[in-house]
Amino acid sequence: MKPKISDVAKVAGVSPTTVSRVLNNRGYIGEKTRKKVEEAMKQLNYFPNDVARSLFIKKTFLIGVIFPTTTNPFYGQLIFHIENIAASLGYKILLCNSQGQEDKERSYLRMLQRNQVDGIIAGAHNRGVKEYDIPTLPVVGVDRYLSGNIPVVSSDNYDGGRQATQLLINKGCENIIHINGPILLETPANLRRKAYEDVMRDNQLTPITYETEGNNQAVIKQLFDENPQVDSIFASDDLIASAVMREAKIRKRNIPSDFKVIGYDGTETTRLLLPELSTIQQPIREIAEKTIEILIKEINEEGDSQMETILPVRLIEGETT
Amino acid sequence: MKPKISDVAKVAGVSPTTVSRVLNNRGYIGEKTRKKVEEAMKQLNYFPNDVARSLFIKKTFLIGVIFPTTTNPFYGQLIFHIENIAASLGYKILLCNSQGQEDKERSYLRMLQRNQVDGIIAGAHNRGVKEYDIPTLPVVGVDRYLSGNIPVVSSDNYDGGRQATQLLINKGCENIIHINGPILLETPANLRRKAYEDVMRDNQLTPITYETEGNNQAVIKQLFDENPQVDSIFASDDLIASAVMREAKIRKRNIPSDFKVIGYDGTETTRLLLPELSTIQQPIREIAEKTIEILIKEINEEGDSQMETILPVRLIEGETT
DNA sequence: TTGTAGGCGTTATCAC
DNA sequence: GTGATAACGCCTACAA
Repeated sequence: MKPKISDVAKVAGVSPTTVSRVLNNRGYIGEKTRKKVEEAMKQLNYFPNDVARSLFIKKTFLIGVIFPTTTNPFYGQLIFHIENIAASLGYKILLCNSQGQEDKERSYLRMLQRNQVDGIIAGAHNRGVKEYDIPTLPVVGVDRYLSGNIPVVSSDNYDGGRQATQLLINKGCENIIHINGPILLETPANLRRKAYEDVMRDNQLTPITYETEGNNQAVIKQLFDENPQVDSIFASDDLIASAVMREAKIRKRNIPSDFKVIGYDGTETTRLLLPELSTIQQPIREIAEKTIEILIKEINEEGDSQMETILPVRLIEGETT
Repeated sequence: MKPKISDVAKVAGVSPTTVSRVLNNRGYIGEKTRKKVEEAMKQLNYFPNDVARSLFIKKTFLIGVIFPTTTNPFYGQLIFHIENIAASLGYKILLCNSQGQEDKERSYLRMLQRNQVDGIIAGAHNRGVKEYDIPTLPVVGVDRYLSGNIPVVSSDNYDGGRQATQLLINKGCENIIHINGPILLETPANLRRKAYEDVMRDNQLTPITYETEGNNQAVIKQLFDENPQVDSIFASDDLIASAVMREAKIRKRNIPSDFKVIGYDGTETTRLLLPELSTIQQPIREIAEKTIEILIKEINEEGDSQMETILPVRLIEGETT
């Protein structure tokens, strides 16, 4: 069986208390005793039991992280940074892939509470999960409004939408169509669309928005069929932009001379696989940093964190505009 | 404060034991009592404390998962499936991004032991981490040999390498170069290279292999400079293949007529962003399933799981060959 | 059918 | 400096 503190104590010829003291560097310990204890620990290959410790100190150093799926490069990269930064601060990540399903999200939420996580970072796409209002548990949202009193961190979606649309207009486009995922009023990402519509109207152009669940090639085909005059597309993420490019090629539209595309996210993976794509790059690392900073402040009850944090985006001009 | 079993008991007017019985559906409980208890739980918004429970039953239903980074689409997708399947079996995932650094991997290993995980799934790229030999802790490796008595799950890397090389030969290529990440003898992925070399020799062709750390455009440039006669490349992953394609375009090599490329992995993301790329697709979902199946067998001490599991790969012919 | 007592491994408190 | 004791929240004998 796994050795426990009392086993170490026995071997070292001291009391459990003393072993605990050595472990946590607390109180006064004689140098010889410390040596003895440390040797006993090594000899038994002792590891402290954090479950027992957590039970006592009522803190787990666990953070629950709920996103749709690590398969998506944006979330994959975001979660990487979250885990990485959390680890450097002594926190560990309990990973939850909600797949955008409300019921899963709810059951993850229960699971996380049962596991006594110190806090939760949530960036799933569901609306209406009221369970986030957990009085005793700090929660921070990423790119998503969860509830009135939960802080949200996001990048500047409005400015991103504005820059993307403006770029296409500057390049002479007039029939710009926006295509995005399901429109959720609760998400700041919806601001991309609002910015697009505002900029279009400001330029006496008619905004047209298509919605697609995930990567729906059919919607894109339909878009082209219904709008033969379309000369450019602002896609709400790079995956959709890629699908648009594919369809454009099928229709023998020459990019960028004849047809332009700009995406959104600018993840590492997209930059590697599709470097020619123009895109609005989100500051993923900074989002992760800020999110954790706020969460840990809440955990430590250093309150007063701002309710909404907006980080700047960056336009990357590739060869598709 | 969070309510505990005794709080529920007080409200329901019963003893803590009875509440525990209702919670776990164990032993005989009167219907009225059960109702009372359930109502008390609802009223107090009670959640069982899994930390305390884990301490008692000596089981956490936690699985530690160590991979280089969720940013990489292959690992992102693999981890998604692992988490997903684990969740359906009542297990939770503690996520660790080792970034291919031995020291991080070692410290994650310590962390996981302290947290009393029931098992570990590891697929990082390090060699020489002897700490995996933990007598009391089940470990399963993915695409990687960890130690003599740790089961490994991987796809058929030899066959994948064979198919890729053979395809290029069938298409008339003669100057095929293989390019991959750092060559680690311990990893089954190295078999891709061996297969490439075997097939080349079987066809009286000279194998040439280049190594690159991550996505090193410089190595690829060098490869082209040193081998102007190269007519095709078998890349050990799709990211590298993409970089090769980029360089080929810069050098005005026409794909596929003048120059061919085949990659490896065939993740969802790659298929979306670079659908034209020919590749060897790994059965990621199946790898996850098999890995968890074996791990849970080990956890339940139903021993006798096979030490090496090899899953079939699938050739996807795109437009780059 | 329900209740009491003890322990899971750790740490804080208070003696010595 | 070091040790005994109680408690964290839960679960399983055993008793009633």
